[in-house]
Amino acid sequence: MKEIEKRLNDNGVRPTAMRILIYKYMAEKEVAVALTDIENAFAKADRTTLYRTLKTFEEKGIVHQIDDGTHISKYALCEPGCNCELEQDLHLHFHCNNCEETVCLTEQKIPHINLPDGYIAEDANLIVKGICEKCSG
Amino acid sequence: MKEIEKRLNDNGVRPTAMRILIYKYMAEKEVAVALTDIENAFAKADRTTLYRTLKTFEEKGIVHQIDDGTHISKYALCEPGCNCELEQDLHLHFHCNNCEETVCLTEQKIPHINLPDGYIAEDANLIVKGICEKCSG
DNA sequence: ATTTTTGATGCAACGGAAGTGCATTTATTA
DNA sequence: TAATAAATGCACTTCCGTTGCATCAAAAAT
Repeated sequence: MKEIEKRLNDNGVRPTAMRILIYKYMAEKEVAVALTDIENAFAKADRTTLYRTLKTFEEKGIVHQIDDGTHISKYALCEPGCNCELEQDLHLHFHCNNCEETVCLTEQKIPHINLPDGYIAEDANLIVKGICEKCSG
Repeated sequence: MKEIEKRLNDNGVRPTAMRILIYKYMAEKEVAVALTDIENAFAKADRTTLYRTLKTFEEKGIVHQIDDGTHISKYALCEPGCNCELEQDLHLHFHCNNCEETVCLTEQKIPHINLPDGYIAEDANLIVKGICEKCSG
């Protein structure tokens, strides 16, 4: 509990009750979550608050946004020391076509790609779709 | 003109006037287009028709859908002989952070990725963001 | 300790994009 | 030409993301 408060403080985010709850929720889920998921989990809270919490977390490097091809933004906690902006830190995301869940595969980095002349890469996003470990087993 | 009709026929799509126009439009654009783009280009036509045309084209393998991280579906014509479903045919897409345009880099294939045990890949989507050839030159 | 200021939360509403049901028109083929 | 199937158009719905403004709680300054 205190670690969460510390993590938020360290990243310049005031550790309010709601924020701690959301952080905790995401830490327990282990899969990327959409705003809707959080909404369902905290039905009493206002959508805007949850929305802005995610945005704040994202800005402050606590979570990173994931675009898994569903056209719904997902978010996952950054690993300690994760620098989502840096190219060498870009890991891939896996979206299960069966359970529809998306996970970070933090060990699998996006390989370097040679682009044609004139193209300058700043960011990359690789999402692999298929059957996840839980569903294939 | 006749080639377009043939292409549509070969893929089991009746070559109506509207469909030929849309195909032509996409062929000329050279960048991936959103439904909105087509809407603006053919203001007289109904959105639903355009929407369903894209869906039909996609089903019949005439275009492939691209998810460039903007949360807006883009579409691009398949190269002749493109098999979007097949893993070895997956090329990457480049999204320019400056002009906001998305292009197919059909020569750059998505490299094979080793996934952790239990994960089965069926599809992949790599989108690289940065500055495109036109904007960097 | 009280005021001032800043930041967090809640409410209401908007906008864009995707999608659907049904009626109507156009094209195919019987 | 009549019957059938496919394409188009209209109206509407839903879902998600987003913003403006009021209110409430917390931190800083006096």
